Amino acid sequence: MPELPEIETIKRGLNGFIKDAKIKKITVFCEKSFLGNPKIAENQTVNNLRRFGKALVLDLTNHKSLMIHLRMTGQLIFDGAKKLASAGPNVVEKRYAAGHPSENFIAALPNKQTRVELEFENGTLYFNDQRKFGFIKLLETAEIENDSFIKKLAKEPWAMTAEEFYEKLQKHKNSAIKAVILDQSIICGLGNIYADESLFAAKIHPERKSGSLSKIDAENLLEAAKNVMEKSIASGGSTMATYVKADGTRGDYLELFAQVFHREGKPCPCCGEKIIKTRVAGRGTHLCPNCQRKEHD
DNA sequence: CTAGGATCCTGTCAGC
DNA sequence: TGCTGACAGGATCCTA
Repeated sequence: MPELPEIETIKRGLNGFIKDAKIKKITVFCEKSFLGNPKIAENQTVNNLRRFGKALVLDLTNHKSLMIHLRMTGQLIFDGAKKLASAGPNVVEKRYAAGHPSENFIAALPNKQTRVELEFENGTLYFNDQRKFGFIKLLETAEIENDSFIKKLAKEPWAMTAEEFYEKLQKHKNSAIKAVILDQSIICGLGNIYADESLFAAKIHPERKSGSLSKIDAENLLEAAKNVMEKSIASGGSTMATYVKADGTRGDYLELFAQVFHREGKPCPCCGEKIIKTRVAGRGTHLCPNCQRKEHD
C-alpha cells in the first residue's frame, strides 16, 4: 500500500478539497469496506484531517470520525472543485488522486473497484480498493486513539531517538531487520518500499539479524528512514500528478527517488553492481549484494 | 513473550 | 488460446 509518505500526501492534497465541506451522501458498494453505519456520517462537515501512521482520519462535526486505511491497494480519488477560493476562477485541478497507483486515477468513476462513494457539496470522494483489504471505519472522535490499530503504533522515525530505536532492535534480536522495521509497533510509517530503500541507504542487508546491528547501524538506518520518506513526500508520493506525465504517458513515481525498489537487474546507483530481488520476511525484497553485505565484523 | 506462516481479496503476468 | 501458480507498496490471526 500506500505507506506513510502517500498518506501524508493524500492528507495535504485532500485538505484543499474536503476540509470544511459537508458530506451529503455515502454509498457503500462493498459491505466489508465500510465498518459502522454510514448514515451517521451523512450531512456532517469535515472539520479536520489527521494522520496516524498509515491511517487517515476525517473528524466530523458530530464528534464522529472516519478512519481510513488503504492497506495494499486502496486509493482516494476526489472529483470536483477545490474548496479554497484562492484556487481562483481558472481552476485547472478538478481531480485529486493518490494511493496505490493505477489507471483508476484517471478512469471514469465509480467503477468495478469502487468500494465506497462519499458525495460532498463540491464533488465526490471515491474509495477504490482492488483487493478489499482496506476499509473506512466510523468511530467516536474521542475513541480514535483507543482504536486497536492506532493504539499500538510506535513513534514515527522523526520522533524517535537513535537510542530508543537501538533498544527496540535488541528486543527482537533474532528477527531479520527488514521484518522488524515493517512492524508498525516498533517503528511507524515504513512499508515494503521504504524498508528496502532505507536498508539500501544505510547499507544494511535485509536478512541481518536485528540484534547484529551496532548502535551506529541503528542510527544510520533511522536517519535513512527519515530521509527516504521526506524525499518521497517532497516529490508528491504516489499521486495522479506523478502517475501521468506531462505528455500524457504513464510514469512510475518510483523513478523519482527509488534506488533499489522495482530495479532488479539494473545497476546499483552507488557501485554499478546489479540489483537483485529476493524474499525476506515473506515480502519481495530488493538490494545491492555488493553495498549490503550479510557478513560483517 | 517472540517468530514465522497462513490468510483476507482481486487482478496480472510468466510459463507451460 | 487457455490454464495454473506466483505474487502484489498491509496487517492480523494462528500456531509452535
